[in-house]
Amino acid sequence: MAVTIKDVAKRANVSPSTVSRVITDSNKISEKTKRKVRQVMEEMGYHINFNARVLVQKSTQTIGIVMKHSASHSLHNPFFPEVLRGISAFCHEKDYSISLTTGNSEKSIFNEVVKMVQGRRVDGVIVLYSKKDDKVVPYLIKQNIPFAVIGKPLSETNKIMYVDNDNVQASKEATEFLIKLGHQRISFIGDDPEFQVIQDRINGYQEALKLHELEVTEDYIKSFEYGTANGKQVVEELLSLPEKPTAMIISADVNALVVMKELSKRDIYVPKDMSIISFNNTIISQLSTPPMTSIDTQTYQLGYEASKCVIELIGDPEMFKRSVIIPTVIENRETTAIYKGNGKYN
Amino acid sequence: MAVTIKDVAKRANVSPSTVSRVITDSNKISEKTKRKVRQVMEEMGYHINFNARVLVQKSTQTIGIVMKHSASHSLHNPFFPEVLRGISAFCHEKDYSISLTTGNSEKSIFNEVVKMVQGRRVDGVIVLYSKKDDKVVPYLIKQNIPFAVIGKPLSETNKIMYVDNDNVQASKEATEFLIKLGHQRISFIGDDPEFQVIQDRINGYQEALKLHELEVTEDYIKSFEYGTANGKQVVEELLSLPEKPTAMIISADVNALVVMKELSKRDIYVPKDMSIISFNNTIISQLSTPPMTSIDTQTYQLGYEASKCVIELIGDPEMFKRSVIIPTVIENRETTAIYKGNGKYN
DNA sequence: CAAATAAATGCAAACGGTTGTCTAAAATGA
DNA sequence: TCATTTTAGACAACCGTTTGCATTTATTTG
Repeated sequence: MAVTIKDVAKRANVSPSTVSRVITDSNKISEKTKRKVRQVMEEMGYHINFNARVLVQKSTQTIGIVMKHSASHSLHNPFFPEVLRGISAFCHEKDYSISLTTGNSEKSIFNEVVKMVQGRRVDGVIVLYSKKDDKVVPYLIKQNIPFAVIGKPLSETNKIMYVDNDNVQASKEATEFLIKLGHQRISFIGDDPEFQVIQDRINGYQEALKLHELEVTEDYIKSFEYGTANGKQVVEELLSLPEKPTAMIISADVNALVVMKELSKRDIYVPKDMSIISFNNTIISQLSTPPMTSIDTQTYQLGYEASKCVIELIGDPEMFKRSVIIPTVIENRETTAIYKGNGKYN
Repeated sequence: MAVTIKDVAKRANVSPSTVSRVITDSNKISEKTKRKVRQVMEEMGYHINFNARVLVQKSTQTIGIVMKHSASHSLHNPFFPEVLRGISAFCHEKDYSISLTTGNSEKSIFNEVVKMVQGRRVDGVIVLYSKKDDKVVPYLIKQNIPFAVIGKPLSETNKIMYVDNDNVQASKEATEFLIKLGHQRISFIGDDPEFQVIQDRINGYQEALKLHELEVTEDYIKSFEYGTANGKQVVEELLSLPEKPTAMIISADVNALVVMKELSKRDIYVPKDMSIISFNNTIISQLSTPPMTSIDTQTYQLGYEASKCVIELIGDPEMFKRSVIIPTVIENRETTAIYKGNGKYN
């Protein structure tokens, strides 16, 4: 059996409470006693039992991370590692641990969140998405547990801490970027449209079109989820339109890669025939050929700030529920070009 | 305060122990009582306090994941999400939680492992790498905690459960694949050579060369870590060799992408001028242009099997320490071609 | 129908810490 | 020197479960 505080106490001829206070370096204990106890701890190889401490202190120093349903989707998307890196960095600074949900359906994830929260396994939660009809966030509100969401919540935004980009603005800027290059037929390709981030980007896209008095065509707005075969279909649909788009805004750079692949199969060259702006600026956009013009959403920072939010909130549950907007910046690479105006690429 | 077992007991007019037994659905409790107690639990919104249970049962149903030093490296590599997905899948099946290390130096990771293990926060551990002079594995052995490593341990392999590809073999096959295409000057580019996986692959590579009576040239063996600027340098070094390589085996497909980019800058075409085989077959190799011939290491399976190992080991600490080898398969795509023999590509 | 057996529940001691309160000893001051 | 304050540490209750054992209640059996 592992050595406990009592064993140490006995050997050091002090009471367990004294040992406990030595551990927390309480100033009620003399230096002399501390030294003695510490030495005994060392000798016996004592290490605190975390669970026992948690039980009384009611603080686990752990935050739970809730992924989108389908761990597989979430994990495939290079967004995930990057946001995790940010979360992880701040957690490490503050000596917090990270606990991950593992479920692969919306329901099983929800159950895991309940287990995390009610089972008091975590002090706070970060939700990595914002989605219509999501049950996790309402649940967290009801449980009154500190949490932050990455993405813009759909309601009660004043009660919720969130970290997000200004996706409307970012998408608007991307669209205008293309418009300024002379493009008039711009398509928007999202991934799962249930997520708020996609809605925002569609809004920004449409705003820009309207602002520049371009027609908003529903046919130009498409979606496909990573990993599905839909990428091909989407491209086909767009190319069979009478007025084919000459530029695309694609909501994730993995998806952009898929699209570029489909285009190249059809001898449509990027950026000569088609301009593309992707979102996220992950490693993929840097290394693709041609390297993509991409909106850097600063995913790492998103994660970092989110964990900062929750951890601060854990420290002071009554704190003002601020939200933070992480600026985006267009990384101009080689998938965008001036529209030459012949409009015929095949 | 949250509702406890005692509150439920009081309200249901039973003893706490009865409630506890209802929770575990013990057959010592009558159906009638169970129904009554369950209803009260429902009414009061009872949920078990996990930490209290852990304290007495000494089982956390959590496994800890140890990443390479530098979370950033680990997370950037698409290997990580994929292996995590596999781990996560099995953990979910068995109702285990996942706890992640967050440290970014070898030392801080080690400390976190100690905290996890001695603090009894995890029942078992998965180490995502095997590395020379690593202190984590020896520590885990000493602590006698169930663990598995992904990769081949450097010593005491009989005492350690591990899950790995046969990297020697895989690399040998890759090399022979290229040899059969007529290549004679084949370069091997690894990432961090401290990791056993790279050593194994180098060995396999050299074995194949020897088998086919090709010269083993140290100059052809290079390494660079993802994210560093070294990719460029490595390519330059190889190209400035008097006998330039005509094919490359690259130990991670992100790295292959970097190399391909550098080659294309120098107007060296893949596969016409240079054949490339990468390792891992992540999404990157599928979507790159041209799509890469890649060794599928079945990363997901690696993770899945590893968690299976630990979880079984947790169930029976005395079990036979088997190891599992996940087969690899060459995914033949478009970065490899027959060597034309003129040997001049620039 | 009483005795024996089986089934259902309660009691109380853990698990390994923390923490408020109390006491003895040391330090201070008059 | 003695009363008073301060300091260091001990005591014991508690955190929310689980679990071996004792006890009560129900059931079976001779």
